[in-house]
Amino acid sequence: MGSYGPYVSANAERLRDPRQRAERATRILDVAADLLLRHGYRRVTIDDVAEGAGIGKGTVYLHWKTREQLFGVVFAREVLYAMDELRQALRRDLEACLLHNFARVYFLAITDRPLLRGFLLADPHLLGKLTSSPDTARDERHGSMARDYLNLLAEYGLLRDDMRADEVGYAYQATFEGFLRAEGDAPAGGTEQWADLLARTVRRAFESEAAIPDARLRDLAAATVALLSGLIDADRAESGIPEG
Amino acid sequence: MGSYGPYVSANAERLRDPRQRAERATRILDVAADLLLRHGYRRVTIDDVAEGAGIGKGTVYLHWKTREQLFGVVFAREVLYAMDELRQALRRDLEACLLHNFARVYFLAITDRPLLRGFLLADPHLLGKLTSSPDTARDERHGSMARDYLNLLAEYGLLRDDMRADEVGYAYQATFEGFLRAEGDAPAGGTEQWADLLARTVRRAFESEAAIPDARLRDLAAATVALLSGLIDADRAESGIPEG
DNA sequence: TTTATGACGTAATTTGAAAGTTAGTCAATC
DNA sequence: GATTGACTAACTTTCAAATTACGTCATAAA
Repeated sequence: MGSYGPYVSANAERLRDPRQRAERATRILDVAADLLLRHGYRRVTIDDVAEGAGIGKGTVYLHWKTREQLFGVVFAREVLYAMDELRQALRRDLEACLLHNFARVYFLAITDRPLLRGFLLADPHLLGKLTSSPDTARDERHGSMARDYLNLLAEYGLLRDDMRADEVGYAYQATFEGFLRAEGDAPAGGTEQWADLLARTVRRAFESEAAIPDARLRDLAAATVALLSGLIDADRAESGIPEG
Repeated sequence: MGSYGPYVSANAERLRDPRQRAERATRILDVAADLLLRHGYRRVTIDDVAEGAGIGKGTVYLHWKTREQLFGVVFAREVLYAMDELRQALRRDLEACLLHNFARVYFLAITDRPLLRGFLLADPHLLGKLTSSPDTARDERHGSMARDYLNLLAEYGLLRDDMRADEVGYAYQATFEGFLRAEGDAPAGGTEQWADLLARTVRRAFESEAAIPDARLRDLAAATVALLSGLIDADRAESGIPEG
């Protein structure tokens, strides 16, 4: 079924202190992420995670139904971190909502996170079976958000007008993933420069040259943040992750 | 060591009819390609290939030193086919030497060849260990040809002037491979349309809007064909493949 | 009474040895 | 001189025993 919902037992519902519970969940996820990164999907056992978190194994199962779901949430949280970073950038700098800046920031947010990079590049060492069990509901949401965002850009006249918004979407994604894959064995010059090259490519390939007035930009940035926040909240709710 | 040179035994040198020899090599490669496509790298044995070609197993080893080299040449030949198709297009249509048309034609030449697609996407089912044993000499040649071609485009004023030629090269390659990867689970509409989207993306992202006079275009096309022919000949020589 | 645990049953994985294949060779054949 | 296929060593597959790890749940702790 592919949904990484939090396992809330009949008992857990009546937990006295939800805050402690959330803290423990976070600790478990932290340990799992660390072990996952250091040893890879196959070599990390639930016993390892429990020991690392200083709790009994049964306690882990009070939070998630299966090992796979636990690890699924680890990755879901990485995605949330990246999206949160993106949102912060959008709040800091209005121009971050322009597609090429969006691409640059998101690209760096991903490459800065080894687990996430492995996840998106479908590294079987880090991913295990998660590769083959995508979360359809989440994918749907993310696709929908991407469409909404691009339509927004189109409405603001910021996309080239000889390509439909959905075409830009597909082409943008292919380009983005191409750069992501190439980053590993990239040319000299750091990731920063590679992200910059991506940004310049995206700008020329998909954006119009129209200038946008400050007021409109502010509206657009706000709308983009709203869109992103909706997605973040939905993902958080689905995976039961409390904090960023 | 990664060079798929033809194995020419002391005996083979003195073969009476080199033409028959070449024909047999081609037949072996044809059979190998067919089996490779139908059964995958792991399931194809040299005995299968020999039987399919109607010869003894030892005869296969008169042509190539190892199984891996034989299969390496199968893929090398696929690349040659694609490059030859590209060259034909360049001869047919002068404008094919513009980067975006170049991309479109080459893209389709690749996606039309399942073995080649599998090769470039590093499909382990079709590739086996070949994935990890790249032919350094050939890679070098291809990289060099790519640089030469882009420098040529730059000299003719056909590349955007706010990106260095080598940057265009890296970005172009990342984009191209991104589209190639995405083609598998692409949106509705055939491969043709996907190639067209790639072409439009490449055009906007990397090309200048300068028009080029017919005479100059002819020169450029000729130079491009020359470049490509040099590469084709070098590859042919290295892998000992006789015909297209 | 609610929460946490780790021993336990079962299912999956690993191991290792034996059986089966196959790559590459070369003495025999054409 | 050119070709072959029986041959050997190396690799792969098989299969059962041994080990490991998941997920449960009776029990302990709070």
